[in-house]
Amino acid sequence: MSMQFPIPGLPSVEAEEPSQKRRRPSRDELLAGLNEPQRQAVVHEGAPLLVVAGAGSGKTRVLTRRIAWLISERGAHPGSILAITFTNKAAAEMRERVEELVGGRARIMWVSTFHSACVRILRKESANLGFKSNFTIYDAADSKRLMTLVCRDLDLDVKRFQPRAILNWVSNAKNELQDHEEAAKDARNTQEETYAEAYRIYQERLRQANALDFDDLLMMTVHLFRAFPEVRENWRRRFRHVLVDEYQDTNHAQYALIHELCADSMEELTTAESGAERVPPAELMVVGDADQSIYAFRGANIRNIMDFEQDFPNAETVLLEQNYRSTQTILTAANSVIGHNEGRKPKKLWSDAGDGAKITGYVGDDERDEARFVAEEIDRLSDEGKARAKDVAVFYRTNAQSRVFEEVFIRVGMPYKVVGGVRFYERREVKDALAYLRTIANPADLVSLRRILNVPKRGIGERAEACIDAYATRERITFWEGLQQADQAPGIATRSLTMIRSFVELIEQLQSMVVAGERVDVILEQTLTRSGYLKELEESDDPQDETRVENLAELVAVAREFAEDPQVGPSADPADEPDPDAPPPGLTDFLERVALVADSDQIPDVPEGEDAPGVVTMMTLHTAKGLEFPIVFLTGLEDGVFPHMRSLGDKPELEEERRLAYVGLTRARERLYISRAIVRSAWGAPAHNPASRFIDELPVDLVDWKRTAAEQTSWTRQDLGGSSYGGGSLTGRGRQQMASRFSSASASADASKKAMAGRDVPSLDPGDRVQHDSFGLGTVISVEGAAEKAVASIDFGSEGVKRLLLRYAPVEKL
DNA sequence: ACTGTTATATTTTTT
DNA sequence: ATATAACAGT
Repeated sequence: MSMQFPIPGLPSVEAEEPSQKRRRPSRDELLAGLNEPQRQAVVHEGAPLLVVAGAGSGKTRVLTRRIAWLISERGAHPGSILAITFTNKAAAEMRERVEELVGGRARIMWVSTFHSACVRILRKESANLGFKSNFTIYDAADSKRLMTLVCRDLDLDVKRFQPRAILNWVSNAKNELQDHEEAAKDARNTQEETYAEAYRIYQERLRQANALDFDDLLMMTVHLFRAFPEVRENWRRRFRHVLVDEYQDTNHAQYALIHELCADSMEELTTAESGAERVPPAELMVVGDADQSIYAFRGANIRNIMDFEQDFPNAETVLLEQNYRSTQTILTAANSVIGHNEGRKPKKLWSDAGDGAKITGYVGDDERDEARFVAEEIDRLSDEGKARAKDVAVFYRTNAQSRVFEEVFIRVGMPYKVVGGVRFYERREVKDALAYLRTIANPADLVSLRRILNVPKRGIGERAEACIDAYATRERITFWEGLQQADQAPGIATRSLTMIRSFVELIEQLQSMVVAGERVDVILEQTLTRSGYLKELEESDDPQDETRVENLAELVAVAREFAEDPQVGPSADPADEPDPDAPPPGLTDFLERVALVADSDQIPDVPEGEDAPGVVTMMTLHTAKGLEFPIVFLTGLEDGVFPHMRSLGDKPELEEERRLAYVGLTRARERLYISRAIVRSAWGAPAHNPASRFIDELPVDLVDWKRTAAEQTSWTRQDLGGSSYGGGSLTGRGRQQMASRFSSASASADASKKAMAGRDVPSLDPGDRVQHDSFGLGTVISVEGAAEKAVASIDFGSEGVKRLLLRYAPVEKL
């Protein structure tokens, strides 16, 4: 089959890869080992296709084979393929697998996350939108910092207007593709009007900084396509085949993007006058599983997958129900849990792998005991030759839960690796270093510039900063330009001026290295040395700073790797023809790469077939999506932990938690463990948690309980001596915790409040009138939970109904 | 301008 | 319990 349209701007495949073999796999090879629905999905032509892919049903295989099929059998140009994955790692893997099938020409496909794809498009089209192509990408922390500045500008009461909350609101608006004006129109009360105003200023500041936040990447791209039909037509002409993985986790902006590229919309009929030839829609295939939608909290809309057939008329659906991953026992358990969600399309995952082992359950005294059980069990499995450390994953609901496991694993010498959590790129020293690089690449980037202005301390204090700020605002120039002309600014001390001059000179020198085409790693090293940043850390006697130096060395290593081979790695784009305006694969590309890494991108590749036992992998359930392990420990199965407390009162949220449980359960191939703790300390205070409702949703006969609640230590006074507590080697801290646990578990609610929280948690009943520091007068509607976990729904009249955690909320009973 | 103290929020989940 | 922010003191 030949291409219907010429594709402008695509490099010639042959010219690009003279040395690469142009592999041409046989049809049989491409279809080998596929079941019937899988085969259908691979060879499908024409209408939009939805592949409903249950957990472990081989969807990655379908995606890669289909891409190979498109190239090899249907003559599609690799450059005309756009495949969207959820993480960069998944993208790299997919590219690699397709390459194995059809050879190096596959490298010029676009396989990336939504965000990376948008960045690439925006870098090319930035002129249309009025910013420079070297724009900086702000992560959550940067955005928060900027929003904090905005709040200060607006003189907002930070108690009532928390930057986080505003940012959430703005993020939602952006996901719905609303700019600040539309968002302002939709504002329903004065608070939201203020939010919209903050949105306006925030956006203005972003523009001044030549920066975009995560949500902008998506929204701007859609706006670009809508505002410039001819630009959109160009991209439509380029991408003839679009494939989207994890479609159930797309938000409205992502949906709209796909729609712009792939839908044969009515609007299109009327754009004929633009002169552009109408481009027929690209062939679209989306893959997903509504039961694995777990990102509603960041705007994902499960409706996108449920309504696919309505959104894309003529769409066809293929169901993949055979599971190739897990034992039937595991699947039955997962099916049983997810079956408790309402309004889902029934799906019956099955496996012919046999029943396998029963699920093992364990109820620990506390989270430490639970962790000890996990460690011992892994030890036992490896002694018996049933598994190695690298076959095992430990999942939990929140990052904070990793701590106990780390402590226990360190003590018993179990090697492990935590994925996510305090991410490498979020560590202070790494962020500082990156802020330097970002300032060098884009000195308009205010957040980065201010971050490093006086780090390390160089005598440019608050006062000097304020003077420059005032001067820059007055002269309508950027803060950086203000620094460059510091001698013009009134009110600056001579001493500060000298310091500013040398800072400006430092940055300018480093910039000249970029212009000279110096390598990223060299620039980074020079930055750290010349700024004195490294020296300060090395001379410090804080033991933490030693690790910081190591982390920076690690960052330099990452940069070196990138400089030597920018092709490998998530956001490399070999399809891009060299752009004469932009510096060679350099600073901007490097910064983009590190800005868009996902947690799961950090998972180390396990060399297959190696004898080494490797390490146990620990991560949150969210990070676990898309992965699989022979042995899985699903921990912290307690109401309030998992399902998370904040979801308990809300059905849709609870159903999302249940989907999360489904995701967790279906990661296991052979053996599944579930565990919980009777008592768990959070926020320094112990809490007595009931079993997770998800445990009750498992078929009883599938779980073999190694230890149950009935076998727990009974909490009587003499037990506090510690004799029942394992080795009896309690630390002073442990003793204290036990003492307070006692009071939490058996003392009256009133006494326990005072004893552990040291703060009055008002005991409220429905109907009570209360006073809140910022919401004013309210009436209690309902109260859930007790003591320090009590959550009350309170009607504040014009302020709306709020759900407040009484332990923190500044409410007073009247 | 810097340092050390104390008060306060922080914990869902993430591109 | 820990991390950051605000504050006061040198």
